[in-house]
Amino acid sequence: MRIVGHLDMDAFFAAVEERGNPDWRGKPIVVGADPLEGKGRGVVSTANYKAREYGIHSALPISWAWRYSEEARKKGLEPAIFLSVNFKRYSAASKKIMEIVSRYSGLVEQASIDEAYFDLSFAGSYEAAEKICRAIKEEIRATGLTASVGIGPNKLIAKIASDREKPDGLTVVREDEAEAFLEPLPIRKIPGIGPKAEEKFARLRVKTVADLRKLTIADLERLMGKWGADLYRKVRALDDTPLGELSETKSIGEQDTFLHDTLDATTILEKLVGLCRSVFSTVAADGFTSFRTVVITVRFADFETRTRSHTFPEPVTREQRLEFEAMKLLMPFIDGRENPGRKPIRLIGVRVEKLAAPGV
DNA sequence: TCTGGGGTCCTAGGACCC
DNA sequence: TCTGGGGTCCTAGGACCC
Repeated sequence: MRIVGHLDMDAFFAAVEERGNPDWRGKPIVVGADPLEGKGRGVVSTANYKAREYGIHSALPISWAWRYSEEARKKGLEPAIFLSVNFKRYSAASKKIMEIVSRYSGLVEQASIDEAYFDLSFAGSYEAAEKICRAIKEEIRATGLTASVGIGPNKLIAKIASDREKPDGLTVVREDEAEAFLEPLPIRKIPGIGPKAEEKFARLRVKTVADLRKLTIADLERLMGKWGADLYRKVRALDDTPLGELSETKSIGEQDTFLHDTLDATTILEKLVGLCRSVFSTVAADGFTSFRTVVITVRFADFETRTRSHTFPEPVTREQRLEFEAMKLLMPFIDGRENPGRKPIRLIGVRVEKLAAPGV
């Protein structure tokens, strides 16, 4: 019998910060872009549960979060503490969590900085698997953080189950309960169904997993392409995706939003060079020696986003070539050839692909 | 009120080759 | 006048995830 666990840290970035500073205990904490007194341009990365009471949540524009916090303050409530993202700190915390999980299961697949799937088949029963997960949760709690865990017959069910009773939840869904567990859920709960697919299905009056189950494989393939057959199985709680190691890096890139939208060539090219240098050093730091494809991204003030790419016939090993090519690809968006309306630019990005490492 | 930054995967058309 | 079929690579855009 196959049993899979999925662990998902609760409000991870905010929780790590809260743990590190006793003065912040129980206060609303927002990790994300600099709010700049309400003028900041980024979004919220993570809000702790106290901040969520103010309506602040992940992906919310940071300027809105600032406003919500101000409104709360005017009502006599505690204003939110705004913190910038400290990836190193979270990576270190993440590593410790993964070490804990690895002591209980021989097969752990880290799915992101704060999530992991782990095999529990060896436990032999859901009761035994549940005991193991309680022990994992206790050990994590001892580090000052909490996690929510889902247990199911496969990765799909385990993942949806872990989301069920957040925070600090533990949800067990046995194989014979899995279909009934899924049926009432909104289709958006299925990983891979995002806002666009949700809207497309809503137009067909398909809102819940039970609704989705009425569609044939042919329907789903027509609507979703290659992914349709997969989805047909998912809504029936079927998923035989194996647990595995993370796949190797395929691309490395950086992008940055300007404080103010601009068409000033100097400003843009300076930023571009900085991005190229940073990307190039990450390529080396990650153990790659060359790349063949350069992709630049331009986002205009109206949010229209364009990309241009070039693939070299030979591997590129010098930073100068990256800078030169990136400039060549970007120039038409500045000088008007690819931007006839002369729209100001909001963001630029640089990415490299077709990476090669020695011996690969 | 206004939308980050790091990625992966898929699609579709055109070029090119056999 | 009619003009295959399959595979692979490149390019651009888009959906999605955390």
